[in-house]
Amino acid sequence: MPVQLLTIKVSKGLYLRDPQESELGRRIIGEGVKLLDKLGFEGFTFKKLGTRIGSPEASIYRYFKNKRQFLQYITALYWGWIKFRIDMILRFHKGRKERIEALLSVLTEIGTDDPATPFVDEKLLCRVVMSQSKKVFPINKAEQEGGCTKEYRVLLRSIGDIILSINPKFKFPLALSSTLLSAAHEQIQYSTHFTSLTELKGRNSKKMLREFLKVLLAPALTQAKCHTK
Amino acid sequence: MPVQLLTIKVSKGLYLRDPQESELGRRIIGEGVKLLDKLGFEGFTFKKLGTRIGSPEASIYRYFKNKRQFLQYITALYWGWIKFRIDMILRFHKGRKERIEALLSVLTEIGTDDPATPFVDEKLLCRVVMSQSKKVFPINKAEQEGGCTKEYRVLLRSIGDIILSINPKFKFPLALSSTLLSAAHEQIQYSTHFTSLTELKGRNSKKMLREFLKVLLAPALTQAKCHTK
DNA sequence: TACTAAATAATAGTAATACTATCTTAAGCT
DNA sequence: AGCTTAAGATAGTATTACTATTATTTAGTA
Repeated sequence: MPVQLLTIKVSKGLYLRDPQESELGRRIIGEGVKLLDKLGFEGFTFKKLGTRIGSPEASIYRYFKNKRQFLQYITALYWGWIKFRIDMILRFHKGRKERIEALLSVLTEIGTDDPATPFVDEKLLCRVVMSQSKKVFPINKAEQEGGCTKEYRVLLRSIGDIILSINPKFKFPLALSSTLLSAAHEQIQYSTHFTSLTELKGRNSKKMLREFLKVLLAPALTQAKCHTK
Repeated sequence: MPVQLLTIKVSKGLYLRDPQESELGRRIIGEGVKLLDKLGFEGFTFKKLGTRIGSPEASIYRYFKNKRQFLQYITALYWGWIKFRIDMILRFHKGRKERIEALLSVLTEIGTDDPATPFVDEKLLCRVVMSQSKKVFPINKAEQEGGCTKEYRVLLRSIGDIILSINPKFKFPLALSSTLLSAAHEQIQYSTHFTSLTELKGRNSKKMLREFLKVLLAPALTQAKCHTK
């Protein structure tokens, strides 16, 4: 029996053959992410990826029906990965304040590579998802419930539950979760590539991001003790 | 002299010939937005657009060098359009509280068509930008400063200035502006297409969105009088 | 050892895409 | 009438996004 690698479960509709189960599949993911990061979704082709990994494009088509599905897959993988990190960290942080700090840590540390998943570079994966993931949100209704929203929804619920565990009366846990998540990704992207779009840049950018996210979280945590008026 | 239509200025690098200056150009924008909404960026081609407006694709290539640039153009147009609305409404609202309410109104009403711009349907435009705009954020450094970030940056500054006019000590006006803007778009999209991802849905979704955005804004406005601890 | 099944490699082929080029016609101005 | 510019008409090309077929390798098993 071979060493069991850490795998992240992804909905069945997002692949034809599970790429995490074979060497070729893992190479497709690993190198595919690199190539997507380099070329962007438009420039990326299975042909180029095939050349890169020394396999014909037809082999890749056996794993994913097209490159759209491929991007959906790695996006789902990414959300699953973040949820995994949140679940892990929550296992060791039971106190209310502790949980908030832990959540903030995960959010500020997205986009840092983790050696636990050897076949994919999370830093690149995060970059790709940040810049490309919107391309993947289903357009037509057929794709809508079937596809890649599932792992995103599950992630939002995890974060929402943390928020509720601090303040059970807060009315918008899901909305706040997606806002936090988007804001974290957006600000990280801006801080590295579009510095004129944010104050969170330079040496202290991570610290400031954490502070900023805490500000966003604040009203949800203060149990309506504090009013603007 | 013909009637002057309302036009929104867009950076020169985002087109070859200014499409707002000719009938054909305006048709390209108007119908192009409809087609993009219908087909998504991948399915959209100048050929199909040409067929739709009864012109050869070569004519469209005289306005935009490729469809990527076209999407950049309409995204910039959209940001410019929102900034215009914000500037308009601020002209008539000078008080601090009033300004906040006005800003919230604009943010909750994005995605509503405005008859002031006859050649483009803002509702569709908003939808297209929501779902496609990330495809357009420049990947390489060459595009970065030249392109479509400009109108976005200008918009962020406008919103940031409002925030600062309420609370000059707030440290992250730009970051909060982009977060508000993204959150508004994201939640509107979820409330119509992915209702399992948000609480802001159903009959009262606009009202709730406004409330939610106000919650996000709150800490910025309370002049640090109110602490979590 | 041979037999079978599955995954992959190797190769070919096709309709559509994303352009570029050129040439003609029409519209507007002086 | 002559000039300029925008637009129409048409053609062509390399690449893309696939599909199909056949051959080869690999692994399990009778």
